[in-house]
Amino acid sequence: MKLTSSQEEYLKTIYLLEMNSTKVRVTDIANKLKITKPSVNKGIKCLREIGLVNYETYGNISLTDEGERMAVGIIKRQDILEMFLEEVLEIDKKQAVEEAKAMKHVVSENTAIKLDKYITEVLNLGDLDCNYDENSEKCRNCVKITAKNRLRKNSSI
Amino acid sequence: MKLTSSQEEYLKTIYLLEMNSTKVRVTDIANKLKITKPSVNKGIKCLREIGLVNYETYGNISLTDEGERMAVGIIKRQDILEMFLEEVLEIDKKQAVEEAKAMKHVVSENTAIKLDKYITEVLNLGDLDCNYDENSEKCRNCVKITAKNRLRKNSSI
DNA sequence: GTAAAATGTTAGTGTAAGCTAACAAAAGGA
DNA sequence: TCCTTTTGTTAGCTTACACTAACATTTTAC
Repeated sequence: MKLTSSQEEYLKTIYLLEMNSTKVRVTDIANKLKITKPSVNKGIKCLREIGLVNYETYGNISLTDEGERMAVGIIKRQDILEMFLEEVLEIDKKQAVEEAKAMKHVVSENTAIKLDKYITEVLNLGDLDCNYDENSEKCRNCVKITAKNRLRKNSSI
Repeated sequence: MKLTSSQEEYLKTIYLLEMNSTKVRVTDIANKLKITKPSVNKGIKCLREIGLVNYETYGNISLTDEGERMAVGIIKRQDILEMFLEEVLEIDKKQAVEEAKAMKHVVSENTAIKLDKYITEVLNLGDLDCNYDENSEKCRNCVKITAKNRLRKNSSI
């Protein structure tokens, strides 16, 4: 089942709100997403129709098991992307969050998993033991550090 | 000026068609994008209004200087993303193309530039000279190769 | 327990971008 | 030339998703 960006945002938001409080209401979602209550109302009705959200008129909103499963996937995708943008490409926090938020809607589960593994590889290298020489241009030890240095050098672009 | 995904696709398509033939017509764009001619008609009218496309009723379609500048940026972003997905994450060609196509609409110029530099770093490491040991798990020489190996090992996931 | 405040819903509007049906113009061949 | 085919346009429909205005329900405070 392929969801729209907006539907994914709803699921994500409901999941995060559910973690912090017992009840999730239309107003909470509207505030979080900075959209109006009627928009949320329509949105969750639609999600209910496809079996991702439990809710009845004037009642509480919650995710179904399937909805929760999808929400977790969406949030994980966003986290991975944010991590990559921030930690590997060294994009500033604010922009990284913004872009990761948009990117998660177009990146597949498969790609997210591969990216996750890749990040783990690159970021964990700092702990490994080898004859690393930070000053040599010809040394390919620890690509993370050399790549980062070059990015910094060219950061004016 | 912030364009929609669809507008970016039009610009990209017109640019690529312009390279291959003297005239770009509504039908060519419709075929390429697999949408109908009336949709294209409406789309290019809109792009004309914002000064990115030259065209008059029953005439040829071409990009303005500004439109071309943007098209080049869009295509470059897609290429960079495709390269990253294919060469660094080793996602298969078909899926890489598909995802890069969607991702380019949400990735900023800045991020694309940083990604480009990063790819260059990682992919060029093979040429450098160092005491690389492919078999040692503890060696952090050439992250590209060790990362790739691990991705392969876990490719069933 | 009831009135005010907060919250939720319905109805209808707008925009982007696709679609079909129907018509108009241009191009090409006999 | 003129008739057919190709190409382009217009009008109007649909869907997704936001919006406002107006109304309904629930909660809260006294």
